[in-house]
Amino acid sequence: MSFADCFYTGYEMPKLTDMTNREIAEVFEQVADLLEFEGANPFRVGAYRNGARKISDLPEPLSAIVDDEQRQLTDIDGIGKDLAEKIGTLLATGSLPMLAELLERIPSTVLALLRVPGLGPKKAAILYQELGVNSLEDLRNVCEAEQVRGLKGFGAKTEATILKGLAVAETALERMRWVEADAVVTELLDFLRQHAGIKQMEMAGSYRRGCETVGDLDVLVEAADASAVMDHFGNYPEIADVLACGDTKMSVRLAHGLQIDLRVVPSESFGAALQYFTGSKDHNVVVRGRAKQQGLKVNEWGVFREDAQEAETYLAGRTEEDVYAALGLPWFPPEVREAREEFDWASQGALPQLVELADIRGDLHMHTSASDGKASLTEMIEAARARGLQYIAITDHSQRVSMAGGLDGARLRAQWAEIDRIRKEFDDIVVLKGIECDILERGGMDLPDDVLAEADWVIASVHYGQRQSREQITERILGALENPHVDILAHPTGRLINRREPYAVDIDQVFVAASKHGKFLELNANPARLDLHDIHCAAAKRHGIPIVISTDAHSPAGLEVMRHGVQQARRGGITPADVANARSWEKFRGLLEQKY
DNA sequence: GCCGTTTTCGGCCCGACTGTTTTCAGTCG
Repeated sequence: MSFADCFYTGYEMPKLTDMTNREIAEVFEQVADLLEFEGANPFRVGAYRNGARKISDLPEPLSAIVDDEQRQLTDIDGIGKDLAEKIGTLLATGSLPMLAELLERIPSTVLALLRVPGLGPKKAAILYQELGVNSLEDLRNVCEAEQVRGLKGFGAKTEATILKGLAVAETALERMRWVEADAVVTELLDFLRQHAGIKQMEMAGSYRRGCETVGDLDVLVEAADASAVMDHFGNYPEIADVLACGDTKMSVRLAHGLQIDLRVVPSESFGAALQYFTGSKDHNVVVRGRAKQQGLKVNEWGVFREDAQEAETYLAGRTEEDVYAALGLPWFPPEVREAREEFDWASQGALPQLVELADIRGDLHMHTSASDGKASLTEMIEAARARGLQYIAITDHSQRVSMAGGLDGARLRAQWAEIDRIRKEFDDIVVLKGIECDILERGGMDLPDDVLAEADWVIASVHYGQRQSREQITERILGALENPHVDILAHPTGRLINRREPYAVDIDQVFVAASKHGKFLELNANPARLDLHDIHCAAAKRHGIPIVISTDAHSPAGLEVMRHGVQQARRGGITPADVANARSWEKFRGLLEQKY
C-alpha cells in the first residue's frame, strides 16, 4: 500500500519511526555539541541541552503527547515552538535535516576533542580550523610536534595540559556507580578527618544527591586555615595529579581516574557552599533565578541583599536551611534537587516526605542455595530477622534458568514443604512461599499454573531473549502481567548500569497493564541494577502502581543493598505510601489480596 | 532557542582557577 492509497482509503499510515525520548534527547545533545563547536550563541546551545534533559526526564513518551489532541509539546517547560517542530519531525521521519546540515560542515569526530579536560569548544575550534585537528590521534600528533604552542591564546603549558588530558579522554572514563564511589568516599573521609583543623565536612555533588552514577567527588570542609587542609589533602596517597590549587579550591585526579574537588569555606558560608556544590546545576539555576527576582544574590558564600552603591548585606549561609529559608523555599532533600518537580511541590506546600530505609518492613525477592544463592533457607530467614524485617519472600529461580539451578515444580514444592516446617521455628517473621518465575522467550511462564497457584508470591522476570524486538519483548511481558498468578514484575527493564542496555520494552505499556491488572512493579535495589530507575518510579506512582523495593539478595550480606533501592526511590519522589513493602505485614497482605 | 508579577524584546546563575594575558578569555562545576 502506497502513501497515496493510505490517503484515499483513509487507512491510518503506520508510524514510520518509533524514536524513544532518549533517542530524541540524544539528537538534541548532538545538535548542542555541534552548535557549541561552531561558536553559536551559548544560550541557544543551552536551550537544546535543556530541551534534551527535559525530554529524558519525561515520565511518558513524547509520541503520547503528540497523539493526544488535548495537549501540546510546548506545554513542556523548555520546549518552545521550534523544538516542538523538530520533535515532530523526528517522530515522523526519524531524522532531523538541521543535524544533517551541521554534520556537513563539521565532522562528528571533532566532538571527541571536547572530552579532553581543559579543552572547550573555543580552543577545540581553533585547533580544528588552524591545524586541521580532527581526532584525538591528530591532537596528540600536533602537541608532540609542538605545533600547538604557536597558536594565539595557546602556550607551552596549554600544550602540556592537553597531553595530560588526552590520556584521560583516551581511556573514555565512565561514570562510577554510586556504590563504588561510596567506597572511595569512606576512605577519603577517613583520611581527611585525621586533620585536626577540620570543624565540619560533607560530601556534595551527585554523590550527595544519590545519583546512580557519579562523575567526580566534591568534598566540602569548614576550617579556619584553608591552606593547611589543602596541604594535608595533598598527601593523600591515591593522588596521581594535582589539577588546580588556589586559595579555597583544590582539584586532584586519583590513580584510577576519579577527580576530587575540595573546597574549604568559613562557617558562615558552609551551608551556602553545601547548597551550591550539591547542585544540581539546573536546580541551582532556578534557585538563583528566584533570588534575583527578589533582589537577592546567591553564591557559594551566602545569600546577599544587593543594596545601593553596590554594597551587599549578608543574609544567610551558615546552614542549607537558612539559605533556602532566605529565599522563601523549604529545605529540599538532595535526591530531588534536579529541577524536575521540586519547585512545584514547594509552591504548593506539598514537598513529599520521602521513603527512608527505616520504613521498609519486608523484603520480597531473595535466593537460597536451592538455586544460585549462597546461603540456606534458615540462614536467609535469620539474616532478615536480624535486620528487623517483619516479612520476606523466598524466591528462587525457576527451571529455565538452568545455569542457576532453577527449580522445577517438584523441587519447588519440596522447598515450600520445608518452609512450612521452618515457619514453626520463627514466630516473629512471616516467610512467604515464592518463586522468581521466568517469562519464557516464546511467551508464557516457566512453571505451570497449578504450581504458581500454590505460591504466596510470584515474581515474573525476563532472563533470556533480552535482545528481542520491542514488539516481541513487550508482548511477552504484557502476557505475564495478564497471568492471574503473577504478583509482580522484577527488574522491569533489565538494564545493568554501565554494562547492559535496557530491553527494548515499551515501558509505558507495562505501566498501563500493571495498573489494569493490579500488579506490583519492582525496584530492584542491587546497585548494578536500580531498575526501575528514578524517572520510572515517578511514572509508576503517576499510574498508581505500588512499588516493591527488593534486594534480590543471594546471601545474607546481599540484604544490605536495600539502602540503594531506597535512595533511588527517593530520587523518584517516592513516599512510604507509594512503597508496598513499607507497610506492616497486615496491611501489605490486604494490598496483595485485593490486587490494590 | 526559551520565556514573561520588568511579557513579544532583552535578558538568560555565578565564581574559582589557569594561562597567556598587559586587563582577560576559556574552562569548569
